[in-house]
Amino acid sequence: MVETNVNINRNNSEVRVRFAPSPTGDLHVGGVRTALFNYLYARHTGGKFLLRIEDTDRKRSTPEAVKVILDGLAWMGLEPDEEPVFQSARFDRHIEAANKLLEDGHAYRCFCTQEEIEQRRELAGDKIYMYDRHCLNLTQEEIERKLVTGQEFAVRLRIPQGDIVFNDLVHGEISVSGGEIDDFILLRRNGTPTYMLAVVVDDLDMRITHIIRGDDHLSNTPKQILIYRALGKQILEFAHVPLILGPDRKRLSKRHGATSIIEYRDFGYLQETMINFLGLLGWSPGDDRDIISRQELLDLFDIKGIQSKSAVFDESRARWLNGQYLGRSEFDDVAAELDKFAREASESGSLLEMPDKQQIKAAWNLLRTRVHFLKDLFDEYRYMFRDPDVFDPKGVRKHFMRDSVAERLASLADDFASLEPLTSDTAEQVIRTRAEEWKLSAGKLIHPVRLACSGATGGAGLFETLEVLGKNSVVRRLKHAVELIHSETFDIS
RNA sequence: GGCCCCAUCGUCCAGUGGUUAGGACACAGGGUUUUCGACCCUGCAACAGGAGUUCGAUUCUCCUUGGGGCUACCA
Repeated sequence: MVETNVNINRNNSEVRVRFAPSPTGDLHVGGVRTALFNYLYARHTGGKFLLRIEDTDRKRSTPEAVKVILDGLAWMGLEPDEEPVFQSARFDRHIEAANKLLEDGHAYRCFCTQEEIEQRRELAGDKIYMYDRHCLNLTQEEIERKLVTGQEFAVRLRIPQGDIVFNDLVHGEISVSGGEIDDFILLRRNGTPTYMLAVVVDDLDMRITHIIRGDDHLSNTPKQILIYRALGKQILEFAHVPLILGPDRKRLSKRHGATSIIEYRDFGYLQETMINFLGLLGWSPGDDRDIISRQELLDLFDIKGIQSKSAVFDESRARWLNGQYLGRSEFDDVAAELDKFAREASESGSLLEMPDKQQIKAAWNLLRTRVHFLKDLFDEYRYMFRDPDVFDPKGVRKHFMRDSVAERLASLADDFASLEPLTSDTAEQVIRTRAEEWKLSAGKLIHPVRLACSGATGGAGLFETLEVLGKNSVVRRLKHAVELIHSETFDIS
């Protein structure tokens, strides 16, 4: 028999969902996607998106990690609709629930020490060890005696007979036979609640309606259902989202490189990119679109569209997507961020000096469709802001190591110097006129000039590039290239 | 090991009881006679395997294989 989910019976109830990370490290992209799905579902249905910090493990939880979560969500624009709930502040409620279960006979005190359990587990050898209910069989007198002598105890749930069947919104009907679950711990010997108890009590208290969370909790769900039952409550709706995998199909983790959302931000990913990318990783509106806005996501999101298989995080696809958004970004949209990367580049010495805003804007407008990350403008295209210090060896061989190249570049330098002003048009005129005069194809001049001015063999249109570089830079770079060619100092190995 | 989940191009995402199985990333080739990691075009490339149901299965069922998850007094 499939358990009745609470929402079926509840009318005019607003949707309440929560993202419930534990503050033990980074906020990684898998978590962010879970948060995003929760957020989208809440927004789509006009419900509430809540945040709960699962810090019942006092040893592993840190305030720094809490801040990381808050910062990450804020950057993604996924702020909760109500104040975050800290699980550690709700211990009294958890203990209250445990006591109620004790009173009702759904739970019992276990005086076994961890060492004893460990011994029995080793004794079991290959066989799976499940708690042997040693303490369930204690007589009332034995229990009293232990309590009087102040023996510490944990509280275990008394698992009832019977299979557990429930409906998952993404996986469908899930069933587990009752014998698979042992009497797990609700309250530790030190009196703190375990995750299993706390999650149920808090979801109930927070009036959560839908639990949208990672697939890794699927196997725990039957245990939680047992707690709901013991508490006399109806279960909630469950939607277990498959995990995000690394390229090796293992659960995404640090060894796959960047996993923290903050790392992606600092690397230069746009918020829109991450929303789009994560929104379409494991979910789709049913068509084959690749680009989707936050608003469209809000309008279209539903749990039905969640994929039941796990997805690999494809870095190159994310990179491409970021390039798509960058290509569509106006300077003003990214000016502040560009400024930040420019500052970093100049402080690290790779830019020599901080470029002014007009320079950055001109370079941006010229190159925005070609960059994948904002910082590309200051490393791959740093020649826009400083004279090139390295020259592409293949380009040198092809465009510099030829007869008369130096002489021609020298003449062109003079031509450009006399230009007033040097614009894309006037520069082109000079090149084409000279090409004709020297009986050369324009390319024979264009390539060496590009190499001299940028050190590279590719890039935006040359004439536009020259205009943005400005007359002084162009002339200086050409002359410098002439010297280099004459001195044959190129390293073309 | 036990239990649970999953299975369409290398990757992401569509799709239908009958389709030339579609789009995108990546990759390869060509074009743009100003280049290029930018743009345009083309190509490459998948229904894991085996039974069953059916007139017909990629689609429904089962098994196998493979992958993932859980199996704590972690969450």
